[in-house]
Amino acid sequence: MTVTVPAAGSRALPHPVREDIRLEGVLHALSDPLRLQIVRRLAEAGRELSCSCFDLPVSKSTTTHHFRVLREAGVIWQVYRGTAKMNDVRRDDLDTLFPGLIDSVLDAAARQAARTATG
Amino acid sequence: MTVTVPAAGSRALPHPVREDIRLEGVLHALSDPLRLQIVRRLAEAGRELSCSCFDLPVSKSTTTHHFRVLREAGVIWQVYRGTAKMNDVRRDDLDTLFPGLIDSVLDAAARQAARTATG
DNA sequence: GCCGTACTATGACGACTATCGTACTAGCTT
DNA sequence: AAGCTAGTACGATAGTCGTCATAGTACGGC
Repeated sequence: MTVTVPAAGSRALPHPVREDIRLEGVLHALSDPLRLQIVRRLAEAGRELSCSCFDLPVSKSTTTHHFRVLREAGVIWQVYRGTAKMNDVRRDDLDTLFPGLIDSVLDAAARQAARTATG
Repeated sequence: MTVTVPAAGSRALPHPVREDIRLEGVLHALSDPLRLQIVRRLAEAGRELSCSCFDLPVSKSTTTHHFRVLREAGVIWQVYRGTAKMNDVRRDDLDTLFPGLIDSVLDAAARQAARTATG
């Protein structure tokens, strides 16, 4: 798979280029409750968030794992800023490839959360 | 999990009731290439199709397995008609729970297929 | 009743997944 | 330089998943 080339000396991370993002991979990445929750919070924030500001009920290494799955599926973009690793939803790429998909999933997740809370 | 009760003497199959359909389960069910293909053909047909009219590149038991995953996730409805087992997308339930989701996924799948074919 | 068609159930197998703990690295702060 | 913070790499483990083959069940037609 083609990936972006890390600049020499930096700590850039490998991401799939837009054309290599697969629908099946995106759906699989979003089918895990924890990862769906991560993407929801990221989308809600509308800006970069560090891994550490998510208080997930799993260990640090498991957290790292889930963020990597999301990055490798093309759902999020990750970049180092000092010791922190910032995360952002790949809105432009995803909306170009699959118009409306992310919005539908986020809306569905919000509805389900509301349903669970009130029901 | 609550399921529909098979009528006595029939061969009705257990389906989750609408309220028990989980977004994560739906996304997971759709994240397999074969299952996504099944749902696409079913949606395209717009009517019930038997399992046997899908010519999937896997064995019969694997085919059965994939249809069951789709049914248990709440994506399709299955009913026996004689020896045939008919399948249909659970449009009403899915569109009520997650408006626009299935359409977005189907549209995304169609775009990806077109991209792959021409690219 | 017997046969064919359509699908299931069971058990197996290899691959992948989610999880963890421990040990480690990179960068900031003092 | 020393220490703290954020995150990684590695190995282990238990569980799930996709696949198959074999043997079996349910229904319709002859």
